[in-house]
Amino acid sequence: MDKQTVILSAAMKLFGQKGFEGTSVRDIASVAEVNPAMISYYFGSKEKLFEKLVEHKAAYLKGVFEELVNNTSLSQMEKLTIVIDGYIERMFQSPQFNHLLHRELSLERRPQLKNAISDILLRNFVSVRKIIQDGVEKGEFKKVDAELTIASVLGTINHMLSSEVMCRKMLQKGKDFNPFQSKKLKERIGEHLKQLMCSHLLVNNK
Amino acid sequence: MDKQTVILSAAMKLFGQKGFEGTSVRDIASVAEVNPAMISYYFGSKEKLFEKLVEHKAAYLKGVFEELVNNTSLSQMEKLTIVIDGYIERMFQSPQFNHLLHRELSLERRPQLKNAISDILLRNFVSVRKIIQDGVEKGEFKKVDAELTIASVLGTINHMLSSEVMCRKMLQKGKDFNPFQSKKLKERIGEHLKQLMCSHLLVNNK
DNA sequence: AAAAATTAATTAAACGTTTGTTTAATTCAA
DNA sequence: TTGAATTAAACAAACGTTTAATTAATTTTT
Repeated sequence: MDKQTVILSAAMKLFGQKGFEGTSVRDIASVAEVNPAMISYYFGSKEKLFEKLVEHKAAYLKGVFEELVNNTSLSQMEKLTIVIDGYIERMFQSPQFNHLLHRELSLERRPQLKNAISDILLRNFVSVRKIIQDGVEKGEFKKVDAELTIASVLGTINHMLSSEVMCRKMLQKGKDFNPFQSKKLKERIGEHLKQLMCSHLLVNNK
Repeated sequence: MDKQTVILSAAMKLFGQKGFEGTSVRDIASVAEVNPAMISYYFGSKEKLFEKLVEHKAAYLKGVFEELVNNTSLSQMEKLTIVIDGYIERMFQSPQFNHLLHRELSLERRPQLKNAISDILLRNFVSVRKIIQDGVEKGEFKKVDAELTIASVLGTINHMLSSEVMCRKMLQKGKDFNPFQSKKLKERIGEHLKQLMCSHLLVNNK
């Protein structure tokens, strides 16, 4: 792994844990085991490192649902199920990145970066909305509020996993329970969301 | 308004906008129009001011649903509707405080404060869970995952309102659209959540 | 009620750290 | 031998906090 990637990884970890302003360049350099000056040398500044980080990581989640929309061999609910599992999988794989994105969005700072982040998130959003809208048009889904339906799916996952402490307390778990390593929780969230979406969306649902 | 309250208000505004580490003591003092030294004088430190702020503001949302749980003249769905409207109302009234709480929870800093915050949030959580569980026992509700159902309600609201920029983009609104002053959006979220909960929870729902 | 004494509030300035970044020297690789 | 990589040191600026002096308010004493 080359030095720039090591720095990006360290920054990812620390920004996720302590936030951007809560993390010092020296912190990052220490975790990455490089000289603090290397961050300016490679990225120009701490803020540009942040931008590079978002850009770099965002590649993984860019347009992953795009092809799914035009798939004709799956029902709309089957597509939505894939979307749900996809979001859950991503959240469990790198929760820190999700925390970072949403935290940055909720701050009134770095509007340019906020814009970039929301554009990235929006791309998947548009795909999923198309899936729901198609379902409604085909008569497979009820006439629902597509935008808010997506907010419910994503919101549930984020709300459940935005804080380990809170998650443990909500689920009445002990200190040894680690949400992000719990396969059970992962399945539980998926199960809930699929049930929720079935009763919310399907027309022939009793 | 006495000086301490002015400082608390300024801190509330700035912590909400820029985060705790992103706000300097001098920023707060400037907005509150007091000498920076007054913050140490009154609160001891910036961090203790933060704790005081949470404690102070939390009083407003402590146990507001407690009496609702034991109300016998309302159906469980009627209670839940009140809960939903209550959460929405609170979120529209002081979104900054909600942002602040959830941002702090998602950070790995100040574990003591995180604990205090989650305890505050948990109190309402327990009330609402009781409402759902009672509904299930009475046969009014389906056998659902109570904890995750609450996460869906709160998560939807938070996800929709955690960022003005993102909200605008999701709803395809122009720059003049202010989510937090939009009565229409408020009603739309309420409408969506009630429909969502009806189809998710009610047994006799076709 | 006036004066004196005491406490509280407020200030500008300075404190020592830590911040992000730059410099200039040095090592490494091509 | 040239250019990139790496370093320790230093930079000015900003940070949270403290100090010491002054003003304002309150209480006590006359």
